[in-house]
Amino acid sequence: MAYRILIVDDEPILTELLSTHLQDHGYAVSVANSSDEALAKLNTKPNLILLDINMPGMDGLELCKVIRNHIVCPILFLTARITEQDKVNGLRAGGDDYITKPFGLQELIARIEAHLRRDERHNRPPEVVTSQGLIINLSNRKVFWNEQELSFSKREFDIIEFLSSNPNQVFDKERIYEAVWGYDAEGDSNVIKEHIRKIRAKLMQASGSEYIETVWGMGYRWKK
Amino acid sequence: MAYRILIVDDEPILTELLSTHLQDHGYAVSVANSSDEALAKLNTKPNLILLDINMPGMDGLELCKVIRNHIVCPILFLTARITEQDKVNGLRAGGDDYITKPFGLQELIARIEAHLRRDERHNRPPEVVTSQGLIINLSNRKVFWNEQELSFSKREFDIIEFLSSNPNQVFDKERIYEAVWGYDAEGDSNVIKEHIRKIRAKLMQASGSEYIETVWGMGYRWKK
DNA sequence: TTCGATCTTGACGGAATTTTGACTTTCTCC
DNA sequence: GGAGAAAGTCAAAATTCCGTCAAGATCGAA
Repeated sequence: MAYRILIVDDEPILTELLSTHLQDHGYAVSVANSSDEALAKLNTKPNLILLDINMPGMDGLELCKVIRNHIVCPILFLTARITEQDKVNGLRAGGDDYITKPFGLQELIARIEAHLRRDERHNRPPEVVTSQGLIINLSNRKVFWNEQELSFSKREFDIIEFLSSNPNQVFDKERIYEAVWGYDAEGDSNVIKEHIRKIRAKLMQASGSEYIETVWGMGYRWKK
Repeated sequence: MAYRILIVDDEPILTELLSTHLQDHGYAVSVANSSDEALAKLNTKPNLILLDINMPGMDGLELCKVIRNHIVCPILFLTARITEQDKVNGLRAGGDDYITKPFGLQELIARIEAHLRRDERHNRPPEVVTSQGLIINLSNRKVFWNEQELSFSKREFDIIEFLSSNPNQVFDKERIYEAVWGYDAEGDSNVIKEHIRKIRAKLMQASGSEYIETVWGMGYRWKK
């Protein structure tokens, strides 16, 4: 499943550029052009946040402290400032790294990857999801119904992973698309319908029960 | 077997001195006079790294972060800087200790020994991996199927070592490339396919069974 | 330097997966 | 009950990924 990155910067040109570039590298990107917007988008549960320090209203440092109260993930500051004092302030506020503008996109990707990996090591998400006799092992990507192993393709498993890790929550197709593919669906999102169908068929065949529920007009929900 | 220590410093006089001194104390020493050289020498799997912070190009802190993505071993910074901020940076980069220049050679040896001891206790990797009749000896890099010794090239063994040390986990080609070659693959990572093919052929010929499983779209997994 | 082994590259075919588009069914709201 | 939107189904096309081979590059020992 693609990592989700939240970009917070009041400079639309920059966010647009970054967004495109990160998407090209397979990340799912959300953009917030203000602190308020950023807070609103925290519910997308980003795996990493890129945060501009200089913003009108609540600035990046302030925002960083607030974010730290809500979720745990690496926060990288984007900044033109480079003084020692700024770094200290940033670290105090709870930031994990500094990237000074202008920066190379290569470097940015490298840092992001390093942090995501480190985060992965320290902050391991639950490895196994169980659900009425079904065992979904996220680390080796295997699914069992009792003794029997069920086989899913990459996309199928990605969808299962996403939904089953957030049980009882409804996600619309766009959100699923974003989480699994790493970017927004363009036109018709029939793809998801099709994958859901395959998943359901396999699960039904093995277990005889429905795990994915359709919430009409809203999306899908993993029943637990 | 002697402990291997990697010294990274752009000051030849210093590295020469240290090298001699450490060798006198029974250590196997490699020297790198630049960050690039250091990365190249990671495959010697040092048991401990002495790292200068001030270097041209990628500095010690940066290098430390990179190293941390590849191997686990104590990293001691050699530095003239002593500010609090530097310590924070160093520790955050993944360093284990600081030694400020100028330092006494006695003190250096003492610290090295302390860290090696600690490392030994906590973090001793298994020397031998066994897997359905197959014996993989990581310390002398030999592989046996029952009585018969199988021969693998360096790259081949490196891949076997990495995968078999993390059984049942799926690694994509990039991750394998990074673990074995020590840096990112640039373009096509066909190399891995080819090596995997060779490995499989040898293992299959000797044992008649598959050890490396392909997870379509995801990578490879060592079956255990 | 030469030779052999190892490592790397590029191309290709086939297999598995993913996506598409047309169509049917189901649901909601009037 | 009917229109329209949303979801489900199916088969076929498009794409991606893997395994394989052959040949060129590189490395290391003699």
